[in-house]
Amino acid sequence: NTRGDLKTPGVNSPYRERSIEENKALFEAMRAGEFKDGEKVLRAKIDMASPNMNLRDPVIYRIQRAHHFNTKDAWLIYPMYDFAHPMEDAFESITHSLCSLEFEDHRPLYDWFVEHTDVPDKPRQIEFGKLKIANEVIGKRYIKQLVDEGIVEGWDDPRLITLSGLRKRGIPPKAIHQFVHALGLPKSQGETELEMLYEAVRGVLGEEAPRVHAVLDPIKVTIENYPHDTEELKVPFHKDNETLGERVLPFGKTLYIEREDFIEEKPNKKWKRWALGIEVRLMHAYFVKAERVIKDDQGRITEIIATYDVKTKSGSDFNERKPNGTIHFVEASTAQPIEVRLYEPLLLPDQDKSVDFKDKLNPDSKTVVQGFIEPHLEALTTRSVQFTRLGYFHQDDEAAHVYHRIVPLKSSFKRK
RNA sequence: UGGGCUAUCGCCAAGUGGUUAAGGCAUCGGACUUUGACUCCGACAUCGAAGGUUCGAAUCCUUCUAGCCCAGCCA
Repeated sequence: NTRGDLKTPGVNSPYRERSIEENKALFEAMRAGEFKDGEKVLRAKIDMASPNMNLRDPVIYRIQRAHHFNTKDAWLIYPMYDFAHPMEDAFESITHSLCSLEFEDHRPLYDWFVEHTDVPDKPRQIEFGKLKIANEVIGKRYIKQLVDEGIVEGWDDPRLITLSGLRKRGIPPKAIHQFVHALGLPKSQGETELEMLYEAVRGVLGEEAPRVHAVLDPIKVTIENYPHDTEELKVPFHKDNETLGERVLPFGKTLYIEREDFIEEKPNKKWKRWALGIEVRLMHAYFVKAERVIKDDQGRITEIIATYDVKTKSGSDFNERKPNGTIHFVEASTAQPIEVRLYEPLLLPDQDKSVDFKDKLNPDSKTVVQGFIEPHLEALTTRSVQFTRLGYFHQDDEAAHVYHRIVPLKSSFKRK
C-alpha cells in the first residue's frame, strides 16, 4: 500500500508526473476496454502527504466489467463515490448536499473536485448525525441479520423502524414527520427514546382515531337482572370529534370485560375499577354491581354475576350515586373474535454498549393474544382506531381480524 | 496518540458576549374526567473540566477530559 497510514505520509506513484496528454490517451484506452479489470486506475493528483487520507491522490475511476441495472453493459469504467458525488450534485444543480457525519473528512475532496473541474454549479456538502433510536435495531446490515435469521418476519415486520415496518404497524406518516422535524438536523451523536415517536403518534391518532370497544383478555359477565337478551346503544366514535359520527354498540345480558378490570376485593381507595359489591359504569351503558363470582377448580374466576340499574343508563342525567370508575365491555353474542399483536422494543434496555445486539434481543418483543371487538365496524373509513382504555391499534392489510398495536395509551396507574 | 467532528436537564434540542439558559419527551405533584386517556395547572439545568479575557461568557482565549469518524480500485 502506497497511501501510508494515519501518521505516515504515502509515497508518490511513479506515474504521478506523466503528462496530461498521455493520461488522457490512457484513460480513453481504459474506457475502450484495452485493459483488464483492475489493471489501471485514474487518480486525482492532490497530496500524498495530506493528514486527510482522502486527499492522498484518491482513485477516481477504475475498470470494472460489471453489469449495471440501468446502463446495462455500456460502461467498463466506473467512478468512485468521492468523484461521482460532487459531479452529480453539480450537474443536477444541487445546492445543499446532505449526508451523514462520516463524510466530513470527504468534504475537502468534494470541494476540491468542484473547484478543479468545469462544472455548471457549486454545490455544498453538509453533514448531519444519523437518527438512532434507543433499544431498536437501526442499521441495515443488522436488520438484514434479523430478517435472514427469521428473528423478525421480514423487512416490514411491525417491530422494525423501517418505513414498511412503520406502515404495517400503522404509524401515521404525519407522526413521523412531526417526530423527525422535532429532532432537527444536528451533528451530535445521541440516541432518541422511542417514547418521543410514540407521543407524536398519540398526538395524531388522539384526534383522528375512532374509539372502539375491544377486550383482549376476556372474562365473562352475566347481568342476572337484565330483562332482555341485548339492546343497541347509539354512541359516538369520538367524544370530542363529532365529525367521526356514531355507531351502534350492542349491550346485553352477557358481556366480556377486561380481566384486569376486576378484582374480588377493592385493594385501596385508588382502585378505580370493579370489585365485589362495588358499582362501576360500563362505558356508554349502565352502572353494574358485582354480586358474586364463579370459579373453576384452580380458583380462577370464570364468570362474574352482576346486577344493573336501568336508571343509570348513559345519557340519562342520573347523579344520585357515583360509580367507582368506568370500564369498557363487549357484548358476548355479537362480539367479533380478533387476533391482536402486541409489540415491544426489539432490544432489552442496554446498560453496556459493548454487548452485541443479538445478546439483548427482547424475547417479548411480540406477543399475540385472542380477544373480541364490538361488531358493525365495516363502515369505518380508517383502519387505525383506539381500543378504548387500551391503546391505538391498526387493522392488518390482509387479515381483517388481525390488529397490530401501534402504541399503548399512557397510564398513570401504578401497579403495586 | 496524524487529521476531522461532538460535548447544554434522565432522553432529544434551542441558544454564536448582556435572556429569569427556549421547547418537546420522560418524571413527580395537583385539577378535571362516562377512557387511570385527552386537557389544564405546577415542579424540574448554570451549560464536559480547570484556568483566563471582559463591567458582563454556555457563548471569546488557553489547557485538559470523554465520545465518534478516517488508512476500500465500498458507499
